[in-house]
Parts: sequence; C-alpha cells; structure tokens
Amino acid sequence: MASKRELKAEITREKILEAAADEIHRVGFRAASLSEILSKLGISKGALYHHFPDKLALGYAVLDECFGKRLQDEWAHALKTTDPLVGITDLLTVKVNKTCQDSLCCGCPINNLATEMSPVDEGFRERIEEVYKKWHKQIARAILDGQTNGVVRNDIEPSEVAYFVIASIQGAVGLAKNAQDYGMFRNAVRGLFSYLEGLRVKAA
Amino acid sequence: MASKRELKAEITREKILEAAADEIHRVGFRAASLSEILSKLGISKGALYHHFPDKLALGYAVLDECFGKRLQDEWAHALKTTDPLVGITDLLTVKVNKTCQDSLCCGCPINNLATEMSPVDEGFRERIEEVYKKWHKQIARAILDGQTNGVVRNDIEPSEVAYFVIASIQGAVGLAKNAQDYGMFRNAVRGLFSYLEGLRVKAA
DNA sequence: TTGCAAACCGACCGGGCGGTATGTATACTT
DNA sequence: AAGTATACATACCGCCCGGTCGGTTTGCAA
Repeated sequence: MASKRELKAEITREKILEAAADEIHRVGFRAASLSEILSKLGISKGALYHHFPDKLALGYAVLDECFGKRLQDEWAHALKTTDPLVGITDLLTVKVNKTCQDSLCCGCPINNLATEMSPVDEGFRERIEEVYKKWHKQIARAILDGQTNGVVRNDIEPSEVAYFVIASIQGAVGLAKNAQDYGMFRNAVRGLFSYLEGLRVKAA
Repeated sequence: MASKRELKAEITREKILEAAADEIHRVGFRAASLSEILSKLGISKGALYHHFPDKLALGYAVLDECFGKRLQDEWAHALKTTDPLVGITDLLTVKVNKTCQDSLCCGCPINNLATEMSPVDEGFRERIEEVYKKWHKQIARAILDGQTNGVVRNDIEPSEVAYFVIASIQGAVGLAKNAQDYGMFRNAVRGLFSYLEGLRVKAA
C-alpha cells in the first residue's frame, strides 16, 4: 500500500477537506456551496463524489477531522501544566493577542455548526456533543489535578467549572464575532479571568 | 385612519411576522422558506410581498419587532429590583424551570441570527449589535445601581461584568441547545450563579 | 352608485443547488 | 503487453428557492 496513486488520492481528499472546512467556517454548512469549493480548488465534482458519498458525509468529516481535532490538540497542549488556571488564561490571552482577523469574523467553527445544525440534524448533533464531552473532560480533569496539586480550591466542583468555562468562552467568541471586534472578546473574557482567579487557593 | 381595512392588513402583517419568527427561530434565516411560512398561514406570496419588499426586510423586521423586543422587555422586567444579582439569578432560574422544550431545542433566536448572519450581512450585524448594546446597558446600569445601593462590590466594573454575564448566558444556551437538554443549561449556569454571588458585598 | 386604490391572489421565471450517469486517463496487476 | 480498477472529468437533471407580474377582490371616498 501507500502506492503513488493512493498517495495522490489522499492529498486530493485532504485538499477537499480543508477547502470545505474554510467554506463551512465562513458561511455555514447549509450555505456552503460544493461548486464554490470545487472551483476554488480547480477540481471537478467527480473527484469530490469519489471521496465522499454526499455533502453530509463531507460535513461530518470536516467536523471530525478538522474542527474537532484542532480544538482538542489546542487544549491538550494548553492544559499540560500544573496550574490549569494559568493554562486556560494563557491560551485565551494568546488567542486575544493573535488578532487573527479571519478566525475572528467567523467565530468558533464548532459553535457555528452547533448553532446551525444541532436542531436539524442528529448526526451533527451527536458528533458535536462528542467534541464537547472531550473538551469538558479535558478541562474538568485539569481542574481536578489543580485541586490535587493544591492550586485550586477544594470547595468547587470541577465538572461544573468546566461547563461554565466552556459556555463563557463560546459566548465571548460569539459576542466578538457579532461585534466584528476582538476587543469585545477581551471585554467578555476579562470576567472569566477574574472568575478563574477566584478559584485559586488563597495564599495562607 | 384605523379603518377596517387598515386593521385587517395590520393583522396580516403581524401574522406573517410571527410565522416568520417561528420559522427563522427553528431553521435559521437563510434556510427559512417563504413558501413554507405562507403555506402554514394559508396566505399567498402576493400578501407577503405587499407588506415586505423582500426576504431580507422581513428578516430585519422579525429581528427588531419580535426577537429584540422580547429580550428587552424580559430583562427590563427582571432588573426592576434593588438587587440585580437576585434579579438576574431569578430570571435564569425561571428560564430553567420553564423547561420550554421548544425554545430549548432552538436556542436564543438572537444568538442564532448573530452566529449565522453577522459575518455575511452587515444589516443583520448592525441590528443585532444594537440589541446587544441595549441589553448590555440594562445590565451594566443595574449593576451600577446595585453598587450605589450597597449590594454589589465597588471594586468591579459594571460594564465588564455585564459583558461577561451576556457571554455566559449565550454560551450556556448554546450548550443546552446542542445537548438538547436543559439540564445542560443548569450545569453551565450554575457557575454563573456562584460568580454573581462573588460580586456581592460581604456581610460585615 | 361609482371610481379607485389598497390588499391580496397565484401562475410563472431564472438560477443555483445537490446529486448522477457516463466517459476517460492512468497507475497497478498479472 | 494486456487488462482492470482507481481516480478523476464533464455534461446533465430535477428540485426548490426568492422574486415578479398581471389579475381580482374589497373597503372607502366622493
């Protein structure tokens, strides 16, 4: 295996995946036009339908292999620290300062898909729920470790905190997206920072 | 004025508005089908295009006259109290206990529109921003009053808190929508409650 | 009573969409 | 060298959408 032909085919598949991810991120899943994606890549419809049975399958693949993967990797890296409060804060600070205008104006792709597709397609809903569950697990685990390490207060519940952190971040991204201004993200996330600081064990 | 004819026309307009609001809330603006709305009402396309120049104008009207108005009224009522922290908490508690399955599965209509339309239509974006600004102003003002009344700590900034509250709520609604489970809203909003409690002036 | 405009009807249109059927070139097998 | 399946290309289809336009009803003014 891994023949010359298979290799080229795999490249094509990934190009389609990336282009589809961009398009879906920009205009949403239903409004994403396959023709648009193909013309940008300069390939044909036959190629797409050779690699994916239909648009829905392409959407699922984008969600699993692109959006979900990115999120998980990002947070896995951010939480590789003894102080989860600092880890979360740092990750968000980096995101603020990156000022990536592109990703700003389009918001979080997973949140976008959740908002658009969860009520109308169970397949999307289930997959997004899986992504959120993993995310939640990562954060809750990090908070728990923080408690073990004596960094985080013991009178809070990691799971509850994790849910709240996720909700706050998604909400903040949404506000920034609508305002088309990452300063808005700063505004909204500042409250999260002070909340997180409140979770820290007070110096004796 | 207020003739029999004008009255009937106004009723038609509002019926269209409500039906459109339902449809947009359920499937989003772009996926909302005018034919679907009309067939549900049992009226014709001519009627719709008599009252609204095009689909976009209908969408704007729904946003301004339905969604925006509802939100503002709701919060104006909730914040008519000397203790804004209790006011906010109570409103959210009511929302949780209402267990309105319909509005659950479709999320916040304004957040939905913001997610879908803000990056692709400036008109929607501006109107949604106006709604958010008013909302933010309401909350920030209530927090400020709370400080004046000695209920809320003085070392926090009302505007920052207001942004964070809005973000948290929208994020929590989004999580619940995706999970199709209002228990998730409880989970996510519980953190907000403890945050709000942290803003209260400690009993001396 | 009559004229008229507001309110509404419904058939129709072009366009873009997702999806399919058929054709073709090329790498791999034997 | 021949045959074959893979990896594409291209032309085409039916559907449904937003939007238009001529016609029809109806309340009201004169």
